[in-house]
Amino acid sequence: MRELFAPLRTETAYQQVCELIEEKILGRALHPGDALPTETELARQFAVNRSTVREALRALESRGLVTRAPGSKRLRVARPAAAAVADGVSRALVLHQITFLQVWEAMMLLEPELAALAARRRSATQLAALEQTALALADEPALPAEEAVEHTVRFFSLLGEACGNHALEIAAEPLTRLLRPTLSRMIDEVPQARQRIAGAQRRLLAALGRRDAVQAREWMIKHIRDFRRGYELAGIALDARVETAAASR
Amino acid sequence: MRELFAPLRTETAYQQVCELIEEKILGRALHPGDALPTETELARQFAVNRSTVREALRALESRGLVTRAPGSKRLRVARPAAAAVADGVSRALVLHQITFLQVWEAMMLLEPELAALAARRRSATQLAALEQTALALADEPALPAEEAVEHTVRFFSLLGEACGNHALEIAAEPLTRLLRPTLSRMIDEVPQARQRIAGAQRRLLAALGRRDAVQAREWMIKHIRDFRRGYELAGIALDARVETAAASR
DNA sequence: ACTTCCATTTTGTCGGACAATCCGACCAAA
DNA sequence: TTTGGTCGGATTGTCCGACAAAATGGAAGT
Repeated sequence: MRELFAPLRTETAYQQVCELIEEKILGRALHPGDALPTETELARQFAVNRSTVREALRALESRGLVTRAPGSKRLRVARPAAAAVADGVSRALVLHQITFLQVWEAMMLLEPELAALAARRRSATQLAALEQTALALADEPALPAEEAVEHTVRFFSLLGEACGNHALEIAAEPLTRLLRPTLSRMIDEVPQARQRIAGAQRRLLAALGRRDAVQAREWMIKHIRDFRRGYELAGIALDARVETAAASR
Repeated sequence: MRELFAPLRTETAYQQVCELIEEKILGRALHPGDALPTETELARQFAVNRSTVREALRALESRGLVTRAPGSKRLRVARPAAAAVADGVSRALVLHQITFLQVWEAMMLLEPELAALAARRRSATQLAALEQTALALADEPALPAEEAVEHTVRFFSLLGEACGNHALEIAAEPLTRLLRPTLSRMIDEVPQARQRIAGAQRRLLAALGRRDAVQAREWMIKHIRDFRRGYELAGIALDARVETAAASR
């Protein structure tokens, strides 16, 4: 069954440069925060043109492996932030024509357990951050839909952080992100949505405060169920493709 | 609480080019499979230099939004393959110093439900593909560890496809990918590992064939538990950081 | 219809160039 | 000692032009 020869892949120079640097980063020869050599220096070391190095750097940048501190020139090694990774995943999901129903199903599976874990493991500061976000939503009943969505999404992100498992956090992040565009519509059309969300968050927080995993799970289930009901009330088709903010711009 | 000024962000030319093209893709103005204009043409339209366009293209390429067909020059619009996305996620997880235990916890949460869904939704061809992969592992008791790992990982990937939910598929894919390096060691050190894996796969397949979601879930739970036991037997520390293949090269 | 061959296009890489701006150091004033 | 100003060098972003290798498209031949 196995062929004599595998298709040989000739790598272009910028791909090699990219991979070599990536290996150094993943192999921890370069630590997050370290400054990369300058482009000219890299060009010298690899014995290629600076343009070639730049192309490699743009690829690495796009993977979140190197970033530049805001208002700085030099590139530094970074560990991809959850947000950056989530961007990539949600782009993919959009192009794969994910429906809201699929996102919902995945959230229904992940978030309750994630909430249960968070109940056990959350730190005091994480709880405080969650409370602050929830308050921002609950205190202002007339918040513009966009901002209400931001707070809702942020609540999920913080919960992800609090669950103490980066793998789960990063798996869950893209899902809430995909809710953003449609959630905004839903909140606009369903008057009671804000209160329902705020209410669920309050109960969830109470459970998290008591480190009550069972109740946290329960309330998250109800919370997620509510989303679906909200969508149905708003007349948003559940099998409609989710979009990104970028695409609707 | 809010500051008067937000940090202003000036976008460089290549970032703008990158974003503009990305928007067209995500907004479905460009469909997967479509050929992108040539670099010179893009440079003309954006009124920038070709080098600038190239940097943008490298970024898009790295995001999996455009790829080049093997042995072809022209870039085509693509939807990021699950594998490409998973690469990004697993890179991130490695740099976030994920432990095997966290990966295991996440898998324990996702995979059983994923198996249950697959039992309900798998197509005949998907089942056949799964069976083929399982056979490849079961038939050759003396397979090199590397290949046994490939088959094991592939089995999970196929199961992801079969679950009928791209969101879950893409969430689960990076996890199994992270098993690869250590799994290889485990299979080498624990003689009965191959049989345990093959056995679990066989039972799982039987359940999938009968569309028995409950049994599928059960066997998957046992399967995942087995992994942990295997690691313990092999003396691999559960809180050791997972690595990538690239990093260990 | 199927190959074969050639001219054209396109990409990958190179060299060099220049303005903008970031960095660090040095110095002056409060 | 801290704050603010100035200055030169280093680095990046962008441009221009060039060329070999490879892919593409089409014409020509069978």
